Amino acid sequence: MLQISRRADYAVRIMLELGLHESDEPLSAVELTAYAEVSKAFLHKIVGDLVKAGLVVTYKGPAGGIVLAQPPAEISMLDVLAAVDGPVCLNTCLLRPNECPRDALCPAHLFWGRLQSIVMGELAKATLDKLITQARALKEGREWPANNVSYVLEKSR
Amino acid sequence: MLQISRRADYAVRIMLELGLHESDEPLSAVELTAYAEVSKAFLHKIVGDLVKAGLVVTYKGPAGGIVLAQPPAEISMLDVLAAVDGPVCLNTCLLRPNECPRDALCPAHLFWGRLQSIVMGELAKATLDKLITQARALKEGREWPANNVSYVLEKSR
DNA sequence: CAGTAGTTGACTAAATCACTCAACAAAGGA
DNA sequence: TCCTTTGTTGAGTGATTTAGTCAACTACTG
Repeated sequence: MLQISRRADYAVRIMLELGLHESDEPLSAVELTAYAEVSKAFLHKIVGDLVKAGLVVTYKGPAGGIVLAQPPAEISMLDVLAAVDGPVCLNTCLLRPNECPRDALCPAHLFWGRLQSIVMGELAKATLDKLITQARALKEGREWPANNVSYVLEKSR
Repeated sequence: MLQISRRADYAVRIMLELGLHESDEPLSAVELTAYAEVSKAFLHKIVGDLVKAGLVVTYKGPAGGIVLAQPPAEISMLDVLAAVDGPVCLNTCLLRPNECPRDALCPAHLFWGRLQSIVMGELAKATLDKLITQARALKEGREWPANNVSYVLEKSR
């Protein structure tokens, strides 16, 4: 169905909440589970992936918790997705360049490649600081241009 | 991993080959399997979906086979994907508007929605006749601008 | 050293995917 | 009317993935 995984959804929520967290103290997993609506055990799985990707750091012991490892402006949704979902790869034939025997002769191949570069570009442009700004605006009740975007599921014919 | 299904890949190949088929006679499933590199039984499954979606029509009996049901200019990759893979829905919370309780308050939701509309737009723009033109150009050995697009999988840091 | 908090590996139930198989239905020619 | 050719369909299957859970563990702090 061309869908991101639940892990990726949770990961974005987690990163966003960490970015919105003002204090210098780490945010505990317990607080995060409440916001992200995910079980503690599963949250730790996801956080583990984010740690491996260098997106967050964690502290053990009392007053421990989770903190962003980089400034929000340097973290993109592409990083987050790659950390928990693996690389964006619209079609198996795009996994490695020149691996598919059809390759350059296959117009479908070219199409998937082009679409993939567009998706990856959008994901890379979407940095955490932009989402944070947007989140703050939403909280204050301000309108946001992106609100007007319509994503139609059924085809209009 | 954010990937289309094998079915969708095959479906695009099938549609493309049908579009490239010059004659008015239907193309038989046997010929299609050779091109799309898919078993006859599985091909029929996929063709069945395409028939239901009104994208192709089939004829039984000797000299039977498969034909496009619409002019290539009116068939987009979005149609093909929807026929075999179901709707494009990047995140479960986008399945139906206003169903997700987080909805307008959730900046992640807005982000996924925006990305989805971009993806769907690109899929809708990619009509079969464009792919056919491109395929003919590739066969003739002409260069095609889209060839130069790079889709990077690893993040360059 | 007791309590808090994150870490890890093993496990699992359910779903999905990518098919196959086999019986069937329709069309057309001899 | 058969017979052959071709498409149709539903049931089934093995492999893989997903979305978790559980429990034992490690590390830090006071």
